[in-house]
Amino acid sequence: MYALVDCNNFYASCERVFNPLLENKPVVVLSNNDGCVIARSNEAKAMDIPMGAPAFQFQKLFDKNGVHVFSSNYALYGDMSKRVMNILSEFTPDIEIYSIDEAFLLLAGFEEHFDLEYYGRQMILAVKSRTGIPISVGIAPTKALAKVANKIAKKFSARTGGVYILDDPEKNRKALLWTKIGDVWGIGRQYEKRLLALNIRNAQQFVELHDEYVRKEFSVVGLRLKRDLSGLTTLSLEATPKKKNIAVTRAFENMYSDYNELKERVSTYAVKIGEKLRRQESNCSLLQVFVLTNQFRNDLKQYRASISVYTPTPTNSSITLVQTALTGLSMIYKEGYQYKKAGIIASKLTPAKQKQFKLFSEENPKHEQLMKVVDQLNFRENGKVKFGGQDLGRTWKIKQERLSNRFSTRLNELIIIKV
DNA sequence: TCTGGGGTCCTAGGACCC
DNA sequence: TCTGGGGTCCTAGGACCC
Repeated sequence: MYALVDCNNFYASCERVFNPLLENKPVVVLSNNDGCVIARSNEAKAMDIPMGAPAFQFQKLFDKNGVHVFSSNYALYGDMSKRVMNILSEFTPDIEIYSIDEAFLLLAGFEEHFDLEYYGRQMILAVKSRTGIPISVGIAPTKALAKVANKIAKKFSARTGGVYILDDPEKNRKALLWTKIGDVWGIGRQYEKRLLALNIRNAQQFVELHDEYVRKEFSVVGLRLKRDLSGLTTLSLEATPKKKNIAVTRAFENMYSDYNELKERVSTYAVKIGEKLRRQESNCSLLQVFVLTNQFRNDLKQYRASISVYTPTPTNSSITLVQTALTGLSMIYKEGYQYKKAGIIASKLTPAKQKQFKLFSEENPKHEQLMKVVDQLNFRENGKVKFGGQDLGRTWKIKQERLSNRFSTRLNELIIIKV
């Protein structure tokens, strides 16, 4: 059996842990630059605030209904996630961390020795009492069915208490009949549209389609999903491997046409790429650099361009990465446009330890030492060390007007309780 | 005025090899 | 007039996820 454990309204719940006055109140968390709604508490969902809602369009509704609004605080969410996953790891040796707020737990043979429903409740209790985060648990013979079970556990939490098990064919059939086709894991907008056109409205109807047909129309991905959903174990637990691509892409707070402004930002993104690469002990060989104008401004000239540039040698040195990224930028930058966004994607990642020697070019070995020191200093001093290409004086900042403290990772930002 | 960010996998088609 | 067969590797684009 598999369990899918999912944190309820994760980002909103993280904010609540450190501000209990928010219990039973509507809470939303915004994306970078305080742009869109990316997390909502149940109360906020009940107010029909959709996922992805632009904050400026909903400002009035927030004010009128006393919605508590937060900028996203990834330092906090990332750390809380780690804590939750550590606790879940105590319940099985086989765990796949599927996303920041979700994990699959393989409970192979556990049903012979445990009452799985009781086991699920123990998970809820442990996570809640040790982190304050509420979770839901779906248990079933396959991953796709565990997803369905989880949805039921959450949707009917008053009745299920947050745990739901699918373990017999008739029960599974009912659950699949209840699951709308667009809500199935792996069925997105496009597939939903195509299936609805065929009058396939729920997961049970999807499962009854012929294998060959599903394979032809939705590729092997769709077929695997269909089999898993019908109860045949097809998708198995995957180790959480290192990332194969690493990206830093951000919209600017304003539009810029000046090359130097772009240069400064692209440098900063390249430095961030370097930090991420070093954290997972990888080098990269290829950088993709892109720039974009504001797609929402129909009145302005539009331009988008992207280019791939190889690094001289596999590297995670911020110095080399900045140089490479700027080479790319210089090739795609065009004067006369109002740029709103830029980004860098690093790919062709290799383990930092297996460095391939080059015949003619070799990176200065001092880079490695230097980066180590820079990383240590930045961790201790909170990002004080910058590179020449980055803006040293006038620090530009993404809009984060409603940022909470990094309660769980910074001593000077601890929660303070007044007696 | 304002509209996110970061990932994975699969497929088709082109370039290349012998 | 006629012009093979069988591969691999890479990339872009499109689907999906949270």
